Amino acid sequence: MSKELAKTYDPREVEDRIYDFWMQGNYFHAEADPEKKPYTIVIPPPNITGQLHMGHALDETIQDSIIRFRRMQGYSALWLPGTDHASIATEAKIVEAMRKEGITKEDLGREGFLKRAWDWKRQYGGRIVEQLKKLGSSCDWERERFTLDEGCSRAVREVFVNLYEKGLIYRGNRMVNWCPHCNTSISDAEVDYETQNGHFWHLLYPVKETGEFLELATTRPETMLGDTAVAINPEDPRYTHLHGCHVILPLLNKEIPIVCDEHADMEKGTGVVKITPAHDPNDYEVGKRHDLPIVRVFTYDGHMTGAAEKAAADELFASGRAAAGEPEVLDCGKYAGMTTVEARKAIVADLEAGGFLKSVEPLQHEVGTCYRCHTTIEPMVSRQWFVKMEPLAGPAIDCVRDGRVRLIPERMNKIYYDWMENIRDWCISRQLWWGHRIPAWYCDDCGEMIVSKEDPTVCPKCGGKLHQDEDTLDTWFSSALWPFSTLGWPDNTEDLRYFYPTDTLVTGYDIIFFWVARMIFSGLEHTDQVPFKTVLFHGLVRDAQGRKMSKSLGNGIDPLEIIATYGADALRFTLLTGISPGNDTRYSTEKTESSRNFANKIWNAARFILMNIEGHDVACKLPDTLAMDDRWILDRLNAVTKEVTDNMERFELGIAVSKLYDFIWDDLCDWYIELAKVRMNGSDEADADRARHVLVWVLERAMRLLHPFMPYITEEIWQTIPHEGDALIVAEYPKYDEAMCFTRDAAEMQKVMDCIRAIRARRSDMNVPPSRKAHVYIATDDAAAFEAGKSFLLRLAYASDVTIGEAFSIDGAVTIVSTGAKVYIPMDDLVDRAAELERLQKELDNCNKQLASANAKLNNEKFTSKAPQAVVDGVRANAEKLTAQVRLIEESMAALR
RNA sequence: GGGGGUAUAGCUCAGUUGGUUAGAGCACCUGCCUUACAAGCAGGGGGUCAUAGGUUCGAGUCCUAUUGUCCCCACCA
Repeated sequence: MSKELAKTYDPREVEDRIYDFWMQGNYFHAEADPEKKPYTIVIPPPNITGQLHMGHALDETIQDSIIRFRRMQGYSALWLPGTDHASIATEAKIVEAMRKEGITKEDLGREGFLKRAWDWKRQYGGRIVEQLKKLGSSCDWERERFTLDEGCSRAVREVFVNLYEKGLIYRGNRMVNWCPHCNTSISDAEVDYETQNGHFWHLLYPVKETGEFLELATTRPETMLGDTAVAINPEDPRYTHLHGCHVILPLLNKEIPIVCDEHADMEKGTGVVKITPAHDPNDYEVGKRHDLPIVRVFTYDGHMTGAAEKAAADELFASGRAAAGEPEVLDCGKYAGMTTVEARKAIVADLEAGGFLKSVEPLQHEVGTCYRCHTTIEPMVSRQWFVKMEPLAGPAIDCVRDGRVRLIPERMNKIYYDWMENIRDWCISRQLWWGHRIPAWYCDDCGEMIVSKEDPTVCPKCGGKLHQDEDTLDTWFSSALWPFSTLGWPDNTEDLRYFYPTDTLVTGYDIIFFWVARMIFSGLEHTDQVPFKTVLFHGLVRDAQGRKMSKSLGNGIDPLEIIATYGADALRFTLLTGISPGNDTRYSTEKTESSRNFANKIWNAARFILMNIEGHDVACKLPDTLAMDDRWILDRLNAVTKEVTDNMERFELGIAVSKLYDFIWDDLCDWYIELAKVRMNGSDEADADRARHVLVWVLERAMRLLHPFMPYITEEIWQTIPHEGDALIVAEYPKYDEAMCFTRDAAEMQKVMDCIRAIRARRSDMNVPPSRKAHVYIATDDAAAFEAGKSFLLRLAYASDVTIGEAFSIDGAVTIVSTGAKVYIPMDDLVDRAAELERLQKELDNCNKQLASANAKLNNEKFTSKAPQAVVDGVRANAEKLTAQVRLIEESMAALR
């Protein structure tokens, strides 16, 4: 802070400088320190293709607030940063860029493509990291990791081979979700279901033996070329005569069996269903049960198969190298080469022409789409690598059940259990190049497969030439290892021993399955420990209308622009205000303006205090003697310290920040500073000096309390005011202190404050300007408190003079009743007696109502016997206070009459 | 089809294990350029806490049902 302070806080002038200061001081760095307890958070690694959005901003703000809080509490607090290689997203981005240049992946070859990808990563991969810094993130940048770096890759290789050797990874032909656009298989978790408008085509298949037509319905007529059966329910009385019969598949004139299978639901439609084992997950299962041929009619890039595909498949079968479950391929003849969309039209037209189409009806249904590109998923039988999930799921369920991993909010447990208990094997191979290549090799001569941590050179069985599996692993396979691969695993490093298991994982509920669940079973399986003790889920950041922020809607707000306009502290405070675990939050610029105003308020409070200590020797230390108002603010500070700390321990950040807001704005600025002004302008220099010390002391602690949430402005102010230590970021977080409880003084001060408020309210009602001072008479049995607060009444209640006594009898005065006092202000000429009586009557009614409710409770034996003593005492005290007020009001009314 | 969130002031939301008169920000009204801050100060209006039952001495808070709304999961042809 410069000597001449601007009236408004300018974050642009402060933030980069402070961030550099922290970096220079190496304050973000954490070491394994036996003197301290560890506290570890690993960042959910953003994609290298990513741009900082509000979701990141919220996620990082929460993490940074927690890690700063723990760092100040004296933990060796590590926030480990890094990025994710994001196989599909990155590869798609690079392929798209290449397409614009007119080149394909195949033109470059694997090596050339990967070189390009790494170049891209070097150029743009750090962008998101620089953006994180703008938020004030106190990550240990020395430890920045990347899911495709050497260490992570070694961990991936280790895990893959271990799982394979335990029989938990296998390769085989299975039904998988295929994205024809990304040209790869994806896992079940990567399929998004979207409601789409489609059609129900009712087809007629002739029965060979009886000549009748069987009606069945399909949403995907183009798959009919791959039908290898129709199914009926064995119990279905309508079709008992068809058991063992066949239908003639239209267009192909091919005979296929009618099979009995419980998959055919008698309640649905005609109870007849066509079976396409190669292109439908249910039909695939039916096919397995009845040993039906699997006939593939689609290519992997979304076209109908033709002669070439059929020849390749036939050759594979002829060579005897076809793996178990390898599908046959059909030459679709006139449809070959068409896209599936074109083929649908052509096939429906031909079916209609042949009299095989009974009717078409519109239909809304859920269609699986790729979560990356939203292309409709094609279920395909394909040879892929899988993780066998069932043995891994059990321990992963147990550790949440027994509390070793705690999910916040708790309702996430149920979602987690449901998923884990119904989990299916995880398809981990991807037909992509950007990623961890599967460590499996095949012998060109004998067909032997080798899975190995080290790259083999020749076939160990026959010495033949080897080629490596072409596929790479699901991105989430490497991120599942993130909490330990980043700390040096598989080596038993000092960091791993010290910082692992990590403490808290902070992430959105949208990736509970993709990431959180997989980290849990991976951690347990490979490290024998849970990867983290607590998972704090936050919600989505929506726009002001509650819609998801998205590119297509164009309603996204760029956090970097907000930071540039309002400052990072204002953005952080906005994002934290009002959040609660697992619940979505709405972002609006108005909220940020309010946060910016708060920053400015703090700035000006600091400016005021600095101006007032200039020329005085003020250290950050409490004076020996404390006035009533000092004790009040210290009591409040102490209480808020306890509450905020408790809230942080319970991950209630939204509550913590609002308490600090209230304390700083209302208690410190609106009250204590105003009270201190009176003292500093007074003639008692010793008292003025005490007020200065308390101001500095309270501000210094307030800055410490607020620092985790608004790091920049608090550090900037803290550096300028008297303090001990080098940097706020490593100053001790304030602790609750018994010695700072001043309950009695605080209550006395509250009486004075209530009195001031009451006088101000009455004056305001009567439109008396502050310039018009008035003599104030206070009748009270607590003269000491009001005597101590006399100077405050003079200034803050616009009193020309204050007279304190036990009782007064003043004719024609305005009477005001407040806590423990009755106030008279002789302003006879200003008072409308009738209006005043009316007002008093209203107040009397209100008091009586409350008194009645309180008395009802106290007269209720059940209440007094069952309710906690503190509550009963509270009600009793309140009743006494109300009784006194009722009496005072009645006296006032009598006097006016 | 199954599961869950949520419903509180005009708007956006808090409300911690049930406990005295339900709060904040923004918006609105009135008065203030009080030498930290008009991005401010003081005062004020505005809520049958979605609806109906229930548990309890006591319910915004717990239970049940209903309605609205949002989301997740699921192979329905």
